[in-house]
Amino acid sequence: MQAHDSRLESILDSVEALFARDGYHATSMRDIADASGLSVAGIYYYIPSKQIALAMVCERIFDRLDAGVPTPDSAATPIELLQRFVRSHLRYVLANDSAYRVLLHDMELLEGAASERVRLRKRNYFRSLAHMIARIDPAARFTARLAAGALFGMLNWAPTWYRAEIDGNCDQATDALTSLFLGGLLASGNVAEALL
Amino acid sequence: MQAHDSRLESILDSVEALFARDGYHATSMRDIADASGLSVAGIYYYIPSKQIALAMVCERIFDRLDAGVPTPDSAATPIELLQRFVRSHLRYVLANDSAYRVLLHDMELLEGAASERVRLRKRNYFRSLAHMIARIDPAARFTARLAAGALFGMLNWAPTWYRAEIDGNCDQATDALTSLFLGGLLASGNVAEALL
DNA sequence: GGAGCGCTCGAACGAACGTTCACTAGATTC
DNA sequence: GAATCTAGTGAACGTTCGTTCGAGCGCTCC
Repeated sequence: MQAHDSRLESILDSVEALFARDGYHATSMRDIADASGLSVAGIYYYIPSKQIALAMVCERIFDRLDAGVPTPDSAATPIELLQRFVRSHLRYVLANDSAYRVLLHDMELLEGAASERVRLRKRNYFRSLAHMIARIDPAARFTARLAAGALFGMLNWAPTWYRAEIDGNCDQATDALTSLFLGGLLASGNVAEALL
Repeated sequence: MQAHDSRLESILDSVEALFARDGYHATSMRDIADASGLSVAGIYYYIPSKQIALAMVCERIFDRLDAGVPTPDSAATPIELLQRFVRSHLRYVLANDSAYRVLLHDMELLEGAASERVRLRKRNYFRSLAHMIARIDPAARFTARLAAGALFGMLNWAPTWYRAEIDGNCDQATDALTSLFLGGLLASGNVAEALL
């Protein structure tokens, strides 16, 4: 039972890395078998199908993302909560390149019930950030929906350009992006609009 | 000659739509033939291979993106130039969902010389925005590199959440995102950092 | 009226795909 | 020690893949 589970986890590690590198469709069950040190048929002892392998990998990723969502405690200010969320999210996507790429490229290839389930988790994750933002912005120059979309864009795009040796370590990038976002969110309105 | 070229263009329209909807690997030459009203063999009269079809589609997309990059004229302020760039870019990615999806998902599947060429065009496009930003920010709280990455993230992520009936028309979204970005870029520093 | 050309086709190629099958060596249970 | 279960295998299934080939159109030019 325990041996079975840890073996499954290591297979999913391989699957995640292969899907990230080559994409879902360009990864064959032979590739997965080779990377896992099993025969092709042996893989099917642990995973019923390639589709379900993708579903398992996606669920794992959201398990880890959700674990980073800060729970509102009475001591923390809304801005502190946002800062924690950004730090957790950015750390994950920058440190787990495979997961980021599966999420970006392959998640939408899910079908059926698994697709619905993962899509719901994605929406909930998005909303948890939107709620934090709504609690911050007093003047509400922007809808929380738009602001959350913009912030997620800044964060999820980071892996495409970020390089630690140029842009500083992950926490420095977090601080910069958070400051850029909050500066825009809380700017008194006339600061930017007068210039347009 | 002319008939040949317009036929090729219409085939590339089909290819772009199919790659966008199903992805490069899940699109077969049979699919392309059906969508183009030709036989499979007939497609190869216009396109030497599936790989080159992808390269052609990517080049077309950058032709259109580049056409929207504003040329600096003496009358326009740096902020006006940025505004024009953002408007042009966002209009394109929101109105051309197929192109956006090919760019996001399939461009990286290019191989060989075509890959290098397209990658270079992407980098140049990124740099044209970074240069505009560098000319705006006087205090330089952020590197132009980070600011351009953040802005591109905001814009390129928009197709994943933007819906005209909720978020207003494309120009309204442009104004909101530009204002959010410029507000953060030009914020006096202590506005946001005092809160962290 | 035949030669050449631009364009299109059906048929086929070998290779790779996801999945299933019958089977086995070893451990566990009764 | 017979029966059952776990973990794994090699071989094969039918299908689809990207690509190629030879041939057949309708057209223009000599």
